[in-house]
Amino acid sequence: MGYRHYSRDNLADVLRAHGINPTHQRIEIAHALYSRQEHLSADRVLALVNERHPETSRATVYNTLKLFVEKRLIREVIVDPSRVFYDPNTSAHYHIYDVETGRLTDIDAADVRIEGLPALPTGMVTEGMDIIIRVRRAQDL
Amino acid sequence: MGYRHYSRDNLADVLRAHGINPTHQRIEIAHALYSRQEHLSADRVLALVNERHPETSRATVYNTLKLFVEKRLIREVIVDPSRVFYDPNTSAHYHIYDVETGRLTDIDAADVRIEGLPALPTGMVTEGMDIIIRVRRAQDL
DNA sequence: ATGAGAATTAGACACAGTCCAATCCCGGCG
DNA sequence: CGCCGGGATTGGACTGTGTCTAATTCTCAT
Repeated sequence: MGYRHYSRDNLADVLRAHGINPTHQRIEIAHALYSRQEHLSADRVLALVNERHPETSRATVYNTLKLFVEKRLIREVIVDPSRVFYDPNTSAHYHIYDVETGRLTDIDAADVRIEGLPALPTGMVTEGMDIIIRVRRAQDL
Repeated sequence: MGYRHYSRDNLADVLRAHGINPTHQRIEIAHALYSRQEHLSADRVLALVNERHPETSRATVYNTLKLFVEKRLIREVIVDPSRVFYDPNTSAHYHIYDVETGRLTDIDAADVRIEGLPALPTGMVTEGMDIIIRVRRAQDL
């Protein structure tokens, strides 16, 4: 959390802090997500990681992303039926989704106030809340 | 909107009112969605429609669901990375999603008040807003 | 009846994501 | 220092949703 610059050393510490064994591949995957603060698809992560020397397998990327989500290192963003995005920003926030370009933008949750949500059925707990505002360029019907 | 009971005749009128040519298949698909007021996946719609006599093709089900969404007869609900749900309820509302069972429940939007959302970038218009509350049974874990 | 355009169809295809058995790697221990 | 065991990684086959296409069928106005 306190890191400004995500060197691979720092990232190893971050992984350990989340109870994750920091392997080469995991560090590279974390690096892909944290160094550019973007929303990436699994496919894109795979491509970015493999721009560097070693070939990392698709299975590992998927395994690792799932592990990171489980350990709350990143978040899944489900807005596009064709692929999941992964978001290195784990602080409370929502999203604006451009349905034409596929671009995702963050909305800080601190600014947003929501009232009147019903109580959850008993025995249920909230895992999380997603708000997605779908937008498009005006005027093109 | 004024229909209590969704007979196939009524549905033909509903389709026409939305500028959709009411074919047999389209009426059956509309019936599947409207008769049971549930959130159905395309696959489930296909199965339901084919419980009746004629075999309706997968392509038609997908084409038709897309058409219905375009014509605002139904809504897409994107909560599960593996498949899209279709929702015959087009009035403003949000969703509770049980991540374990996959069950979707409606939240009436009339009761919910949201403040502090940022202005949209200029030239952009809202297509729609989704709110999804992900829940699970307590105490496991 | 007929012909044009719309709707439907089967089946091939695309693609994200999963699964699995074999291999690799690494840290601990003798 | 070398061995061992279990976790991590790998390639490749596989699955399931959804798309595409070319051919056929339907509809309906003339």
